[in-house]
Amino acid sequence: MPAVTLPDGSRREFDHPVTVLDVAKDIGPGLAKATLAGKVNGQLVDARHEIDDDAELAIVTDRDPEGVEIIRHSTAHLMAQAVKQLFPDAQVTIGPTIENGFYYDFAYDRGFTPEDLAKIEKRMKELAKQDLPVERSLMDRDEAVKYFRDMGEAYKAEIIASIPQGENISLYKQGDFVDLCRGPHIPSTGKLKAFKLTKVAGAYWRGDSDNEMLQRIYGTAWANKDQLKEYLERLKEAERRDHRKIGQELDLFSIQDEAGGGLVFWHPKGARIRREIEKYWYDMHEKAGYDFVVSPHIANLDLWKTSGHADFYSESMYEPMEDEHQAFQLKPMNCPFHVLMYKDRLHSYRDLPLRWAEMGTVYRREMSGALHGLMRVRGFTQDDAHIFCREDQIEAEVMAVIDLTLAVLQTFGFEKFDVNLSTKPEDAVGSDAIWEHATASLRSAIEKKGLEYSVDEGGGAFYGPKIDIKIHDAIGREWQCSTVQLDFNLPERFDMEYVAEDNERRRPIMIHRALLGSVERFFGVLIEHYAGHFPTWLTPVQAEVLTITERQDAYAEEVTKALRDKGFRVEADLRNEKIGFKIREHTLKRVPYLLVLGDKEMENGQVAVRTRSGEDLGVMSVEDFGERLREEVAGRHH
RNA sequence: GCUCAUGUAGCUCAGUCGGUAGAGCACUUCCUUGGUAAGGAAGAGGUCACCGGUUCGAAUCCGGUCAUGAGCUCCA
Repeated sequence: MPAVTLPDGSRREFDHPVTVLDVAKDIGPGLAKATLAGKVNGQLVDARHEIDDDAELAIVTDRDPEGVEIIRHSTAHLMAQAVKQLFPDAQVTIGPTIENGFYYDFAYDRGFTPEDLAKIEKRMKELAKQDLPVERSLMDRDEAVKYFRDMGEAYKAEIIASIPQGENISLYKQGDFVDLCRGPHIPSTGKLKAFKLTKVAGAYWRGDSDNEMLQRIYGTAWANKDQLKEYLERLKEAERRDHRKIGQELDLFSIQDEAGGGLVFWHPKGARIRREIEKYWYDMHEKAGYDFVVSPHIANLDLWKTSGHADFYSESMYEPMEDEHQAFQLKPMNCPFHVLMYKDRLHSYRDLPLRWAEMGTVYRREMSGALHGLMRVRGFTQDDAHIFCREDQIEAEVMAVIDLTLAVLQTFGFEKFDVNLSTKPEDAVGSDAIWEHATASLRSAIEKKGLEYSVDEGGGAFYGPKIDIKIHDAIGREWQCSTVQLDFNLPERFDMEYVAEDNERRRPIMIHRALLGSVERFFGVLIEHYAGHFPTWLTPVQAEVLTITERQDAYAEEVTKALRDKGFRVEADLRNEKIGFKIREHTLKRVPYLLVLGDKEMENGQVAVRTRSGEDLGVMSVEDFGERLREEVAGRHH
């Protein structure tokens, strides 16, 4: 007879087999009502799962992450049921949960429209209200194949047919709808109270672009309506911060149809921000012991054959151009150039490490459908650097790269990082010994920095292990910008060497690293992170001088010049407009400081300072304001 | 590249049944000189993405191309 141990260590004994729900009822009616599923000896099961032996049991409710997962999965089923009722010809395929929600793919001869979605959602709500019990049953595999095939569900039958013969298949039934599913599911559809269908899209059967296109419906589902509301609010906030929208409003950049997709035009205001980013970047690299190099944009195709890119990277490279019987390749990467410069002369072990950095603009072929604002483009500038070092220097160099990376990212207001170490994949170049040593060096570097990290076993590139650092932006989204990659391949291919202490020739280790990744993409992330409210050190216009009448024009020019002479980015708005209008306009342009000049200020040689958040800082002398700006900018406050 | 949607003034968008195009903001000029988030008037501005087809007639219907968006795929 089962004795059930609960997470708090308490035991309950029963003289007959009990279901998860029975145990919940035994504890209390409130819990019974909240029960979605159970976790028996660590295994997720349905609420009606029967326990007939001693077991550890945790009741799963919508307060558990697993409970929300189950809600999402069950909502996918609810949607499939609604779709089958409304569109009997649609065939069901798969419907997994994803972050924040779920999707379900249907085979249907046309796409679903937003009106269809509204209808489906309405039917889902009706079905949820009916509180249909969700019942699990088992069926032999072959029987299940036949069952679904007879129903006209060819895709489901195909999925089941790929399950080994002889296994039992679990089916879930709610009302008139039966679906193949591993489960577990909620006990009845009434538990689904907070969901919304969000979008439709095409998706390939089994994710293979050679297969037929299915109709995918995305939805989101939550434990309760408040969470749903909060999530939808987050989506709206992301939309408000969209860098494409803010980029246009603030006149920062554009992408021109006539020039082609994925090619970025930096307008004066955007270019000012970029210059500030770059100035800071050069400054930090100089302090960290880097040298700067500059390489060309095209090079003989043979170089890319030597590097191997012409072979394994050709899909991302533009076609070479011919000239005087030579083929030239537009560069998709900077690394081979730095290698050539290294090889230009013989290096001693005393020279190493060499740290060569370059803001290198590269061009890569991207499928038109993959382009996205500044985040995914065809031409971009990598804040690239290559470190050539000895094997015994790897750890110290990587630690220094991590320090530099975190310092730079923190300056831009990123506080939370996810570090990931990727190890040797199946197909790789280089000996096991060097992989082991290098991976251990990376691991040790991360650990000595006291960073938490995850490991992606086999996730490294074929040429070496790597560390990726993800940042969390102001609304909690993750972006991967920084990467540190070891490379055993290029030094080999280019036969790079240095002369060691014992006068032997040795192969240097090459470390690729980028902190921002792509300047374009990083700029896009920054726009969204700050929602366009760039900190004063970065912002294109730090202060706008606003006159109340034209009597102050000369004084305004004087104030503007005085601040510009101190190195600040200041502009004057002398237009024949009312002060309220000017304030509105420059506030919307997110200028940090508005300097209002009327007769009073002019007489006393002062400025009246208002911030973009609407705060009135009162009147002060031009010198005092300049000092305030200087401090804020020098500290790169965010 | 694939599926679906979209493409009209610098921007945001309307445009009925196929009958040759409209609003607000921005821009120019004039009036107004106004003290902390939109003062008023007038004017200018469009090869309706591009190419082709149907039609007496196309922003509108059809086909293609390009671009953008969402997703898929890809992402050293």
